[in-house]
Amino acid sequence: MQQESCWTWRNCCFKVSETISYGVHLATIKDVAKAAGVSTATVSAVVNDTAYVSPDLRARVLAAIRDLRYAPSLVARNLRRGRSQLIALAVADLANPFYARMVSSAEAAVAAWGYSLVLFNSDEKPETERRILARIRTLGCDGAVIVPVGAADQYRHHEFDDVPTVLLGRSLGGDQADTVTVDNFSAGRQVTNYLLDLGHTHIGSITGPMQLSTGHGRLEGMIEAMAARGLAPQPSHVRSGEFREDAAYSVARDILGQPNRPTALYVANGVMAIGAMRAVSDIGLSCPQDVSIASTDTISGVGGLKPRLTRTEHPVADMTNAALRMLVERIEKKVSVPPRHITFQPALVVGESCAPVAR
Amino acid sequence: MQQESCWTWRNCCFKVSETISYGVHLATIKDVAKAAGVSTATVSAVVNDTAYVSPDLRARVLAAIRDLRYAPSLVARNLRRGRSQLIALAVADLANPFYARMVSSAEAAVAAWGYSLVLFNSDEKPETERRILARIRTLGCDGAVIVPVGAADQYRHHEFDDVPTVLLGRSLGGDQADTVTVDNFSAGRQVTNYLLDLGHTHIGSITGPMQLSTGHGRLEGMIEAMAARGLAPQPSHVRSGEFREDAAYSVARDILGQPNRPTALYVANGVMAIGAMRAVSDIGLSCPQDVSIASTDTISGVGGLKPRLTRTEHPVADMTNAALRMLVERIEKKVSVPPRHITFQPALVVGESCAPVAR
DNA sequence: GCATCTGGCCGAACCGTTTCGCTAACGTCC
DNA sequence: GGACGTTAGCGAAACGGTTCGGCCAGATGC
Repeated sequence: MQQESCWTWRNCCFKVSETISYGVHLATIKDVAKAAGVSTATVSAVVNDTAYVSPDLRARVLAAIRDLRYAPSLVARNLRRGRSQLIALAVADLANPFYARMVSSAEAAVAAWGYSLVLFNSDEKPETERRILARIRTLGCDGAVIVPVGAADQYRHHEFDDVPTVLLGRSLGGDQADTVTVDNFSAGRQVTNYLLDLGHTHIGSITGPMQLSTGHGRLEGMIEAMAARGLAPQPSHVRSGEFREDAAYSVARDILGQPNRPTALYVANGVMAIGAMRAVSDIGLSCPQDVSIASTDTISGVGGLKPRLTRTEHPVADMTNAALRMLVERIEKKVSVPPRHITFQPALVVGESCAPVAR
Repeated sequence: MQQESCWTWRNCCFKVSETISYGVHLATIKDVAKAAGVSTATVSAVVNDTAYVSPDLRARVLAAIRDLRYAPSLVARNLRRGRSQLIALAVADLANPFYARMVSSAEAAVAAWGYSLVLFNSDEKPETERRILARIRTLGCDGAVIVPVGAADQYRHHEFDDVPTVLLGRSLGGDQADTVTVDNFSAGRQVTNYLLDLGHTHIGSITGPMQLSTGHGRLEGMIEAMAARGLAPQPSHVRSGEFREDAAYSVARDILGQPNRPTALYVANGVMAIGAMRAVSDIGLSCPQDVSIASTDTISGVGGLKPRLTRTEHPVADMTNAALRMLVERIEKKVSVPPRHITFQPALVVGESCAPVAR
C-alpha cells in the first residue's frame, strides 16, 4: 500500500480523549409525544403543520422537540409517504471535467428543488449501469437523471418505467423517456465547416463509440459538412478513441503517423482532445502549425490547454437544469404526457488550435 | 431566460407516443409471498439467505420474484434495520477541480463498500453547511464525510455525535471527530523553501481564510521557512484570496501593483493560482520572468496552466480512501475508540512557474 | 406405541412515521 | 335543557420489510 508510507498517525495527547458513541437513541416521535403529554398524531400535526393545534399544546410540543433535539426520520416518513426525496444522477465518467460540471449543476438544482442528490458513476460500463439502475430502484429514488452508456438496443423497452427518468446528454433514439441532448450533428458540422473554411481538405477524426448518439452524430455532421463541398474523409483517418484520453492518444499517433496524414483533426470530445494534443507534441509536430485540432464539448475551465482549443461548447448547466425541471415535473405534477425531447444547440468557440492549411 | 433561445422542442412524430406511467404498483414482498404460496418470512429468508429453505419453496419464491420483477424496498428494510446504506459527502466547493476529484474518489470508494453516495455542496457557506448537517441526520445517512467550512468555534461540542463523521481536508483542532488532513504547515514550508533556494527574499502570499486550518497552516509554514533564514514577508504582501479565483485575481493585482512588489508569490490553492496567473498577465508582467508563482493543492489534471505551476500536490484519492475506510469502520465495527487523526504529507512538484530571482 | 427431539415454515410484532376515522367536549340555537 | 354542529385531539391501521418465538410434522429412541 503506497499510502501507508505517506501518512503518519498523530495521536492527540493533550488529554485523554473521550471515546465517541454515536446516535445514542435519537429521539423518535413517540419520545416527543410522551414528553409533551400528547399523542404522536398531534406531534406529527405540529411538525408538518397539517392540522390546527391549540397554542398551548403546540408550545409544549415545540419545547419537547427542542429539548430532545428531535428530527423526524426521513426513512420512516418516506416509507409511509412512498417517497424518498432522493434524485439519482448517473454520469458516464466522473473523472471527465465535463461530467464534473454536470454534477455541480445538478447538485445545485436538486437542492433548489428540495431533494438530495445520490451520485453514481457508470464509468462507461453498461454492466455497471445495470447495477446502478437496480440500486436506484431499490433505494426508492423519486427520480433519476441518466447519461446512458449503452447502445439503444441494450435497453429493455420498459427499462425506465419504474422510476421517473430523464436521459441527459445522450439519446437512445426511442421514446422510452424524456431526453435532453445537444445537437451532435450540428456540432460536428460547425467544427468541420470551420476547418474547411481554413482550407483544410484532408481532415481526420477521432470519434466516440459509434453506438452512442454522441459518437455517430458528431461524425455524421462532419461527413455531411465535407460532402456538401464534395469531399469525404479518408477511412483510415477516422478512428474511435472511445472518449478516453489514452485511447485517443494512441489513435492520434496512429493517424498522424501515416504517410498522407491529415492536416486537421476533429476530436469528438474534450478529454480525447487532451490526448490528441499530447500525441501531436510527442510525435514532434506542433499545433496549429503542422496540424490543426478542433474539438467538441471541451470544458472551458481551468486555464485550459495551450494553445486554447477551437471547439463547440455545450451549455452543460442549462441542459442539466432543463433535465431536472422536466424530472421534477414528472415527479410532482405526475404529468403523464408522452416523453419530451429537448435539444440544445452547441456554439462554436474559436481558440488558437487551428490555422489555415499550409501551402 | 437565455436558455429558451437555444433549444428547440422536437416532438417525435413517427407514431403517436404512449404516455408514460411510472411505477404501476411495484411488487412488494407480500405479492411475492402470495404468488409463491408462502409467508413473507420465507420470502425474506430466501432473499437474504438468512435461513434454510427447502429447494422446492426456494424455487417457487425465486420464480415469483422473477415474474413480478420484485426488488426489496431499501426504505422499508432500512427502517427496520435502522440503516440507510447512504454515506453523505459535503464538499466546500463543487466547482473546484480539487473537490471534483475528491467526489470522484469518494463515489468509487463508497460503491466499493456497498453504500451509495449522497452529495452536498456547502459552497464555503457555514449556513448552508448547517442545513446540510441537519439533512444528513434526517436522511438517516449511516455516515458522513465533511469538508468543514466554518471556524472551529462555530461548531457545537457534540455537533457530530449523531452520525458517524470524518472530517476531510480541514481540521477543527478539537477532538470531535475522526480527521484526515494534509500537513499544511509542511506544504507552506516546502514551497517557500523552494522559492528561497531560488534566491527570492521578497515573497508575498495569497492565503485562504484564516479561520480554516488550510488557511493559517499554510501561511504559518511559509513564515516559519522565511524566519529560519532570518526573513519575514512584508505585511502588505500577504492577503487573503478566500480560496476564490476572482478574489485572488484582484488581490494579486493589488499586491503586484505596489511599488516594492514581491518577486515571488505563494498562492495557497489551485483556483487562486489561476486567478493570480491571470492577474500577472493582465498587469503586463510575465511568469516566471517578472514574478515567480508557486502554489499548493493544485490539481495536476487537464493539461494544466502554461507555464505549469510549481506546487505541492495532495494525495486526494488516498486521503478520501482513508477517510472512507475510517468511516466504514465506525459504522460497521462500531468501534468506540477515541477520534483518530491522519495527516498526509504533500509532495513538491516542480513546474516552470518559478525562476531564480533576477539581478 | 408413546415421548422426545429436530427442523422447516409461519404468524405476528416491530421499526418511526402519516393519516383516517372517531370521540368527547364545547358552544349554539331553538 | 336537549338536539345538533364543530373541532381539538386521540387511537390505530397502514407503509414494506425483518426477526423471533412457536407450531406442526416427521424422525428417532426406548
